[in-house]
Amino acid sequence: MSNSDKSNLYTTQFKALSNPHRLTLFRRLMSCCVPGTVCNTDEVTRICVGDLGEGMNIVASTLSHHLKELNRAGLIQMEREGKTIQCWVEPKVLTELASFFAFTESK
Amino acid sequence: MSNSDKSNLYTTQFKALSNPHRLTLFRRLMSCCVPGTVCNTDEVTRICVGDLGEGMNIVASTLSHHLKELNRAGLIQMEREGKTIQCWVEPKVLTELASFFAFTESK
DNA sequence: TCAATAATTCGAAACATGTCGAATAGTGAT
DNA sequence: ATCACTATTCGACATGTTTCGAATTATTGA
Repeated sequence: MSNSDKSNLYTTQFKALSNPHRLTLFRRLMSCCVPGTVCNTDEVTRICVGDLGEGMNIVASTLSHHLKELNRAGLIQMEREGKTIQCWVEPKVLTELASFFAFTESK
Repeated sequence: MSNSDKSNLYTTQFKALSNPHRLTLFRRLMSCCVPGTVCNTDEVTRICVGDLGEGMNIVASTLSHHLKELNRAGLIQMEREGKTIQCWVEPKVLTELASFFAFTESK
């Protein structure tokens, strides 16, 4: 992956997290992590679309749109499971984003 | 700081980093870090506004607007030094953003 | 096959953002 | 005081984003 591709990915990911509703959704899915540790690969939280939007004041189509954005940005995964669609965060996504702020990379 | 204030700060900061020009500016200022380590507090890179925009295809007023956004988001500091205005990144900003992705926080 | 549930797609309206050029303001030197 | 240099503010325009409701698709069970 070229440097400009990496930059594009970061801007896309940060844009996805720049909306309050999307940040809320992402944080709900991030809760697979034990405080003070890196995410446990073996126990990733999976939540279906409907449950994810629970208590958020948005209609289904808006929720769907936001999850699609998070997915397009590579921040969350989505997979149909019977009648529902399950969502989760791959731990690698978190470690890579953390490393963006921790290390110098070429400009 | 309340949880919703923290969320607002994060969305503001991610929004600031979601623009390609602003991400480029931020990364130029991030280069105070030694690869594989946390930023060195004693040697923060300071670059003036004009030099920061060097080689980016934007006019001065646009550059100024973007730096103001980064500053409003708390991502960069700005200080007049004679005829120029110097910009830099406080290392604490980087460690706090890295920790967002490394740890679980309350939803 | 039909109905119920879960979720997506589409189009439209309101709102926010990125960009520029022109005008303005601060600083230091002549 | 005036000039050159550095940077910001302002207004305008084009482009993107957020949101909703209505229509559509996918899946399962009766």
